[in-house]
Amino acid sequence: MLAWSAAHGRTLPEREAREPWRVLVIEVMSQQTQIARSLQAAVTFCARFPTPQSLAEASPAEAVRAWAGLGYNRRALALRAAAQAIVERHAGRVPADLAALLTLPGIGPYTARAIAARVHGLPVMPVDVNVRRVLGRLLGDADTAAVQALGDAIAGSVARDGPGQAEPTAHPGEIADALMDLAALVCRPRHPDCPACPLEPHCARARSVGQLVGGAAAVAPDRRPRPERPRSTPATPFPRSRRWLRGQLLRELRLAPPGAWLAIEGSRGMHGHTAVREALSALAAEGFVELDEAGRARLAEG
DNA sequence: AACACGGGGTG
DNA sequence: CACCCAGTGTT
Repeated sequence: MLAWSAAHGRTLPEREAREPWRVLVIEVMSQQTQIARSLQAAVTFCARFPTPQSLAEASPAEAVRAWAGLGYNRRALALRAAAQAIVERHAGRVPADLAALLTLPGIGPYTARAIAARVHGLPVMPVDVNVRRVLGRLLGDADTAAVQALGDAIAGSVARDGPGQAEPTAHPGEIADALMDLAALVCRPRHPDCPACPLEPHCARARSVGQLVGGAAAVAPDRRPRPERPRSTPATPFPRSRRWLRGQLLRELRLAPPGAWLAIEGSRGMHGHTAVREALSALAAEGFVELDEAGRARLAEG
């Protein structure tokens, strides 16, 4: 894998980040956003909030404004809460062990391991859908726990012993990057290029397909991703979804001068006055906005 | 296990 | 306009 990675792997700018807080911010952003955009956003965000403490001291409004254009705005609040936890429980420094990382708001199994491996060199594997696909195929049929266990075992093994006899050990982050590159370039969702894969001799899927067609030269594409979508109840058109309404309201509130109360009246898209009030109440309950006695709204300053 | 959560990009 | 993307938290 490492030899393949050296020859065919990608060089992505986000992999050069080493500073723990920056890595954390990039990883949280890239949970939901194309890497090019999240990288650009991380530059702006980290200039505004260069340390956990600086974000911990900021208002929800400031965090949400800095999150503009990224979507999944709850992550801005979670990241702020994580920064506060880092300040309170870890003296303002990103914790170095997996269990501590997993307690942070918005940090789940993937992100905790991404930080632990990339920043601290811990022998764990961040398993996203791409790594999940590679290791899942390798094992044949495996549940999430088995895939995670294999991933962590691989990271541990290579970090401890090196990829082979008399070879230097590798950083766990390199193994993760190598698997992600393999997932993107070779072990693709629909048309995996098994003959080009360094893991092919060990792979359960390649073996079963090879048996099926009688050779490794002809590898059939996966028929997998069933697009099966209920035709009878089509997904709600975007402009009328609740997601859209929430995004629209947050967009308006972000645009208002900081601290100013905004009277939000009338309807938005397909949503009547009542739906708008309900959405504002929900946003208030979740900590995005505050409402005054007159029902006016602003991003939460507290 | 199912659902909610948001943007931008593509065809 | 329909559809795609994909980790975390809640129910």
